[in-house]
Amino acid sequence: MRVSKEKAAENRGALLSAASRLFRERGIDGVGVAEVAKEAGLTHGALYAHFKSKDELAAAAFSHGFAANMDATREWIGDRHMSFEELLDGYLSPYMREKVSDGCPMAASASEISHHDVAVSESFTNAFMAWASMNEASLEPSIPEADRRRLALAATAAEIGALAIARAVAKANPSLSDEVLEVVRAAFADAHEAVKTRPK
Amino acid sequence: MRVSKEKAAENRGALLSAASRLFRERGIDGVGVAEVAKEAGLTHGALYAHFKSKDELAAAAFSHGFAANMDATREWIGDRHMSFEELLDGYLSPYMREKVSDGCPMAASASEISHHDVAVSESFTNAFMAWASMNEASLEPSIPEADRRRLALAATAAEIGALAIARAVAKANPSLSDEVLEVVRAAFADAHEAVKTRPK
DNA sequence: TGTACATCAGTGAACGCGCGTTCACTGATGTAC
DNA sequence: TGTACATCAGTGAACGCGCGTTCACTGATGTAC
Repeated sequence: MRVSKEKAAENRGALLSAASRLFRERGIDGVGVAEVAKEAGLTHGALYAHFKSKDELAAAAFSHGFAANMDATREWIGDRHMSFEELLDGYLSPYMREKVSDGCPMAASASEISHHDVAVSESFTNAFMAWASMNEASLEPSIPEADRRRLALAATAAEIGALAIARAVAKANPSLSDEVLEVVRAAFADAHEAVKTRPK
Repeated sequence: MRVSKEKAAENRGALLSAASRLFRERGIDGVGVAEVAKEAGLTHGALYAHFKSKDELAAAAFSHGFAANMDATREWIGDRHMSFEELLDGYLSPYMREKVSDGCPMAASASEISHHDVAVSESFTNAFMAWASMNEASLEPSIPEADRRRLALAATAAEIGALAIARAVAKANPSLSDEVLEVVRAAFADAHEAVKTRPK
């Protein structure tokens, strides 16, 4: 039966939260629409009143999960100034590696994205650019704009990729997993230092 | 009916080749065992004479695909000395991004690995360490051993992750995809330079 | 070297189940008068 | 403000199909004598 607009919006939110969490934990192809709907307290038919297809749900859930991460990060930062190195430390940490169900959706899904609709790739790309902008803003302002952009893009791609890889090796070799996080962090801290002191 | 040992080994190879290719193209969860067997010219039942489960097949197919990539890389290198920068250029290229079905299995599957058996994580980890060793061997020999190891691990994680991300954004923003490859390449070329010239 | 037979890779039906998507239907909501 | 009715979120059965895995059976292979 029909429900109020408020209730419908709430149900849509519940679908996005459930999908976002489950897709990060087990992958988009690893979770069925029925399980997502059940987790949100609905039947699978209701899902199709909100989303045209599973891929459209996946795209929306990706953006939903990323927005929540972005908000949490901004809240964590608060009014402080956060250096590039502090952001790197926060992201490339065992804590973030363990934080899958509500962690970074980019690290959780990077290599699955290309198997899905372009809408999913668009959600990923928007998230990537937003994260890169945040990294860029944390770099020393004395660095030329073009260098800041390049370093921020490289650091963003490397940190997301390294987190995915740290998870991939974690079961088989936990200490290698720790080491991957640490050396990528160090490499970009060094790169920041090098570009800061580079002769103009 | 029973087949000769040679034929059985050949069939096993065909299963591994088919699985390796299909899993890279569409993900492990995106391909069924029946399709793998059919592609290898067998029925799905035969697959279970060679592998205990789909995850055991996935682990073996990963190693198989990586070994083929490693052989191709060694052949490409030949007798030349290949510098760290040349290896980076070769890996972080649009060509490698497009080369999915017989490309690097680590970049193709990084974020799915943790959803599967520890055997799959072991295959990934072995491949990662082998690739890191190759990168390490390409670094300037004057660099202290500990620094070489750290830089090689960071570069390996970053390049695999960056290739996965370049694929994830390619449909939505091809020029960003190119830029990601280029800036990660440049960041590690710079890092190599910095560590070479670093005061002892 | 020839014969008897155990082995086992491969077949194909069957298992129970889940997949994404559609659709006729329900009934409370929201709107038009 | 009250009434009539169109809207549409949600239900649950059904669609056709694929999933991973098991198993009784086949028959050529490989081995023991």
